[in-house]
Amino acid sequence: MPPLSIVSPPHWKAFSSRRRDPATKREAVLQTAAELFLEKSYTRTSMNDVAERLNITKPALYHYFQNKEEILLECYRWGSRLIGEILNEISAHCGSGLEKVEAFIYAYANVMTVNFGRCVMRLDEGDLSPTALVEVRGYKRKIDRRLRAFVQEGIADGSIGACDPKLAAFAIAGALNWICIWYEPEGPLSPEQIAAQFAHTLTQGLAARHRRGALWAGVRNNSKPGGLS
Amino acid sequence: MPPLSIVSPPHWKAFSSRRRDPATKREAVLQTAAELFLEKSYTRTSMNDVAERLNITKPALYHYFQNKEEILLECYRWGSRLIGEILNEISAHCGSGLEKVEAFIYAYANVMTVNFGRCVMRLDEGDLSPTALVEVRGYKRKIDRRLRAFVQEGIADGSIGACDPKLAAFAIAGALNWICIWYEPEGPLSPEQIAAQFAHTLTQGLAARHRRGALWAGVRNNSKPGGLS
DNA sequence: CTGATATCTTACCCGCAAGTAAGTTATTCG
DNA sequence: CGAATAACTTACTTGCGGGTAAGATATCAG
Repeated sequence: MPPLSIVSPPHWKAFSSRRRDPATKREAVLQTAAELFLEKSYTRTSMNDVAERLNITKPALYHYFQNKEEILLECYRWGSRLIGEILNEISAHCGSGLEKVEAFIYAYANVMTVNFGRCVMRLDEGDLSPTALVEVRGYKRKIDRRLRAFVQEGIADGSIGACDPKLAAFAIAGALNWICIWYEPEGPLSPEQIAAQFAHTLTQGLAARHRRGALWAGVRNNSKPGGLS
Repeated sequence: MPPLSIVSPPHWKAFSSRRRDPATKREAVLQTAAELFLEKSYTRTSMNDVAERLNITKPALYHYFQNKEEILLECYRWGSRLIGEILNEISAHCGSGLEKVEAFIYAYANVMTVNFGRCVMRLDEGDLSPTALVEVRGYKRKIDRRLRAFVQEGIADGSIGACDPKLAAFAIAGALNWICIWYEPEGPLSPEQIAAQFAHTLTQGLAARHRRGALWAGVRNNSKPGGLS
């Protein structure tokens, strides 16, 4: 069940009538704002820009949000919730640490191609006020910690080779977060393609697997690569 | 021989005398600007901020640069040159495709911890004028293409497993570029630590592996971490 | 139908930062 | 030394964008 908003009608229609429906209008503002923030960045997006795309005037926006930053913060919250849900599902349904990491890569790569997901990692933290920054940093740290925990789990159960979990998590997160920089919805690469190869490359590495006999075979672990793809 | 600027005296001393020395003064401006751009972002850095840190006044800056954007563009140029040199060395001195990729990861991770290197990937392209954007995009595309060529080379010579070189390059570049987001010069992780594990994780993958022959035994020795830090 | 209220607009204020004009001070070279 | 000019400052203009005041208009409950 995808959240309703993703299937919802074009947001600018929300303001075609003056009917009293604050909830959907507020969300319409949020959606258009997120779009613009991703197109032009938060700073270069003026409140006028947002209003214009919704066919209303700037002051009208202040009926739904106290100020510009509240819109930004709400984008972060929405996106963080998305990512959090992904992590929950994986924690519940997956097996070995490596499988969890792989499932995470796959799911996360997909979120990075969706509005609010992209916001979390693409928008500039520096635009936040100190208190809001603390909140957002909290969300991000939580995500990082949970990913890191998957890696540690994998090291413990033998599915992942010895390494510094912190750095491993950074490498994975980096490759994934960068998606939201270069990804274009109309481009040649589908989210699924990206997700699939990333899941494979990051877990298995670039190096060709050689048919050479395994010195340590059976000694150390018996994990099966290729849990999902 | 590392570039002089990196070892040069604190840039604010350049303006302590009014002696006529445009070259070093111009570079001092560039260095401080780069620092500030990385600390606060380009947009949030005012010309006054730059001037203040150099103990001069804003209009003085306009003796060395036509406008704010020219400073930004120069940062991009400087950083791109650094990265280009790395790529040249690797092209010249390394063996298999995989070795080149690994050497690249190692060297590039180091550049991402250095002022001008960070600028190239951390600063926001959106702050550039259309013509400048074209130029910078050119630099970036060139870097991407050369990395991609290494990967293709590796696939051809059998050192890298079958995959889409474009996506592989994106994954590597993402992990590396993200460094300049989270890296803190005073933090617990040294550039070398980061570089070393990234080179290993990205080429060999996370998954625990049965030990093979010494494919990568000598690689770290002939990649050259010198000349950067 | 009618007042009460939510919704939205027009017109404005204010502060900030890029950039400039014009004058002042130091350096350098003949 | 003493012009010529580079280097720098003070004081200003300009435009833009966030936010608000106050009024106009539509919606809804009774």
